Amino acid sequence: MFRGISKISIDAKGRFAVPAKYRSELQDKCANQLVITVDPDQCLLMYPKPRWDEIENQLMTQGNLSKDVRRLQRLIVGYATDCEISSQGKVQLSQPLRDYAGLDKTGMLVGQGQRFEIWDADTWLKLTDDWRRAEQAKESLNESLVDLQL
Amino acid sequence: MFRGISKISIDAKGRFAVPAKYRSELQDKCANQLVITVDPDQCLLMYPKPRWDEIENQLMTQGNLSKDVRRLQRLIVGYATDCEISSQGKVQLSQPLRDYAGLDKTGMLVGQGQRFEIWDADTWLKLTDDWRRAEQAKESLNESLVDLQL
DNA sequence: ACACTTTTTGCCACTTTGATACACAAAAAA
DNA sequence: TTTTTTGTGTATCAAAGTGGCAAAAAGTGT
Repeated sequence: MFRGISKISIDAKGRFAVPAKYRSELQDKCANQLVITVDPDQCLLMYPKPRWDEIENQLMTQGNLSKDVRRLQRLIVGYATDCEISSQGKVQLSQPLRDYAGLDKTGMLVGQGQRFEIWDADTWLKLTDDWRRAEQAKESLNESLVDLQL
Repeated sequence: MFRGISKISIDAKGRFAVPAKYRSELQDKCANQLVITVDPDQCLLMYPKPRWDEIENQLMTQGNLSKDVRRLQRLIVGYATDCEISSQGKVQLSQPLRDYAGLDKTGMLVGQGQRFEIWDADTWLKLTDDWRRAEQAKESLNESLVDLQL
């Protein structure tokens, strides 16, 4: 399970270093084989290859009659790019992926269980600030969450 | 169960010493393995690892179609960082965590049952002062609390 | 009040990690 | 082919994290 947030800096050619603490787990899980794609929320998703295969399978066996499904398939599968963690621990993000997520010099790599999310740093800070405000302002939580005991 | 409040000082590298009185309990509960994450209220939450695992499990099995759920997952799991109490009894707080809670030189470590909260000292003092004022001003408590016998 | 123990804190040196710059290779465009 | 763009590997330097020690402070008991 991946968790935790790290600031990453993206070099002129679009590479970033995978934080050291995740490298051994990634080595084990997928022999450094990743798939990176886009999320409807302006960020990128980074999966270990085996986990991606499950996702892709789920998506492509949905039938494609619904507009929503076709749209998701086009986005998610369309942008999905195979990547490998280099011997120096770096990952290359293609130009289209960087463009989609508005990634420039600095990003945030956010562990989310079975996958990572990659956000532009500014976008992330603005969003989390909004979320925090929203959570604080709320008198009552969404019903599905009221039983949660943090 | 953790209780009590302690002033902690955070060194230049972001470390603080766990107060001695908690060390044996933490040793027993989690072999010094902690997970620290953020709370929507500008503070950090520090869990013994086994307790964290329960929380994470609850959160990540919620499905991620609802915006509220995704938001919480991103915040709570996204910031969650594994930490270990060093042989000298110190804990390292990563830069993103310190940034989120506005932690600088001194903080407050507040026992809250199954977890600790970590506040920036100034923020804490200001907040508790506000709360005190608010409680005093109030004629009656929220209905859900009337049965409580302090 | 004194001596002694425990805890806290600040400091230093060392190691690991990450950023930058540069040279080179491959592929695409001209 | 030549030129340009895009990606890759490597070396060097800076920053961040780690561990350990020791002085200072706080706490304890006599």
